[in-house]
Amino acid sequence: MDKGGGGLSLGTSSDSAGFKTGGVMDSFLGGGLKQKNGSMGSGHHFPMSLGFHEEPEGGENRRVVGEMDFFSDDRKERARPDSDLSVPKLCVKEEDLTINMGLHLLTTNTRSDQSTVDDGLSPNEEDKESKGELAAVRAELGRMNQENQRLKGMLVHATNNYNSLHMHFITLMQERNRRNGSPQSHEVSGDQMGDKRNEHEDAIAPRQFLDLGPVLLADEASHSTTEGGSRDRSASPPNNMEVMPIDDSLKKASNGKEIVRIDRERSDVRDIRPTFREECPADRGSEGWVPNKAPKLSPPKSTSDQQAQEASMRKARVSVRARSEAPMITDGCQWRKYGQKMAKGNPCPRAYYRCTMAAGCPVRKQVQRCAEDRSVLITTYEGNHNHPLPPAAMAMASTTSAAANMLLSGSMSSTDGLMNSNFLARTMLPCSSSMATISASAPFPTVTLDLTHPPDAKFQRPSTQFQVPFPNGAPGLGSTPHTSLPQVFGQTLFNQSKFSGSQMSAASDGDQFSHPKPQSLQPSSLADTVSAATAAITADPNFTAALAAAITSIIGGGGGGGSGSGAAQTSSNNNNTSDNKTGDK
DNA sequence: CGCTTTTGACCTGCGC
DNA sequence: GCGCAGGTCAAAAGCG
Repeated sequence: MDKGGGGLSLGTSSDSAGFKTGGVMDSFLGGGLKQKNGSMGSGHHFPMSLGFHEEPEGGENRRVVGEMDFFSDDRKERARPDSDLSVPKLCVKEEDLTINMGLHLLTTNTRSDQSTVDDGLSPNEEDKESKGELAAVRAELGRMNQENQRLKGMLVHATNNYNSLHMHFITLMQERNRRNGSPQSHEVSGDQMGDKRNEHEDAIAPRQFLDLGPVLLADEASHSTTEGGSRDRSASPPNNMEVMPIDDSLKKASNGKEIVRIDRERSDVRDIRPTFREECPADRGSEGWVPNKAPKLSPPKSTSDQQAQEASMRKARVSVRARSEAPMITDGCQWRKYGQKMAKGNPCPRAYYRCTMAAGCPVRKQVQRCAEDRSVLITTYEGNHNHPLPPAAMAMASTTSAAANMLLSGSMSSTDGLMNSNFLARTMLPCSSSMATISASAPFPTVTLDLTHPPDAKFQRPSTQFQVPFPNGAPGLGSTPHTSLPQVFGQTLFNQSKFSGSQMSAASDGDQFSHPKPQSLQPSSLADTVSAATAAITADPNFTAALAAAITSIIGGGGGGGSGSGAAQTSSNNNNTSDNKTGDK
């Protein structure tokens, strides 16, 4: 297995790891992630995401077949008992979809490396067959390389769009501050601007992403390494980290808050999010999870502004509504239940979970079924992870962090916050204005992603500039004209649920997808997606993480991108758990 | 035995 | 101040 990111293994005899290539969506949010302990999430595995799986060492199955597995499937878990989170693999199950895309050629490629095969063929026939297969594999490789280049180009394009928008936003903010004469709002000093420009310049590089995944504080990073817990590629040595001012209007920088940038030469990952330093004392790793109560968290010397910001950071939430019969959606993280309560107005109990992937991780989530529709699972995330995340968990964490950051920036400047929130809502899920809402009336600023509705028809022809235009007729991409990133993400979330098959159909603009049917898979759409996955994996085994980072860099790093129209989707009835008040047990 | 879940009690914020 | 509701704690129970 090529852990170092060497790309798609074509199954040479020396590579016995069984590198599978498959659905691009498979594992974005937990695909292949085996719950190590406890029952939280185990048994309900919805591998519809962009992460990577690892094939057990010495796996025999070298098939490279398209598979989009939208539903809980314990068989896959059992088949990969040793799944690790750090090694890329996209699983594609043949029997479900019978999507081939020509990649079957790769499934038997080991033959060409075997000197003797007891298949009843004569040596000459065998040789001819092997040569033919080898040629086919080479041709396929060439095509994949082309696709790789094309994807890179698209990524550059998306990044450039983001950069230009971000710069425009900063310029507008500076201009506005100059007019208002506000000394403290979003004022960017020259040095800071220089840093930001460098950031932008760096981000133009094809593989540069503003990763909104796990937060890595400098001291925490050192802890993670000294504790021998280098769980992930993100846990780079401290000397590869660079403390720099935070992006969020750089206000926090003046307050001593810092972020960590991970040297891209090492990990291609950078984090520009605000941290939860106040929430996570330096020594929390030794004492486990630290209660997230405001009174206990108030730093003695912080200013009132800081406290307000920190409170906002704690309270910012992202609520995801998705149809699922499972008790909890699998998002790639490990959770531990610490409470359950009956909420007012909802006969279904609300469960409280906290992240257990690292000691002291402040992230929590609430899971509750919708009172109106029991099939809708409402998952509310709060906080940022302070530890490396597996690629499978990166997407959700990134998105929630990005959304939270939007809200945080909104809490600092109400007008900007509204702009950012609107931007977020429309950027993340432009397919439907009703799918992402910002709750202004809730006790906590909350973004609600409603993934229970089919996308609007207009989204079949997306027009926002934040969509990555997968080219028509691209090799391996079939005819997928526009698999936008926000759409991908929305579907990713949605397809974690058992009823998610319908949503997937929106990836294609075919008329047959106008009326999605639950649990019905559309071959062409899936083929497109799988093809995209194939191309992606060919380009870079870290494609998943990179793509997730790119999405979130667009969403969160943009910081509201100048699209502050008044089309706010504020909602006081977003089914947010914080809206409900009910009797105790 | 260690870990997780369950569940009653407790704490906090908010409205009246 | 009181009651209500949300959120969390922590002991007990369950499980492998």
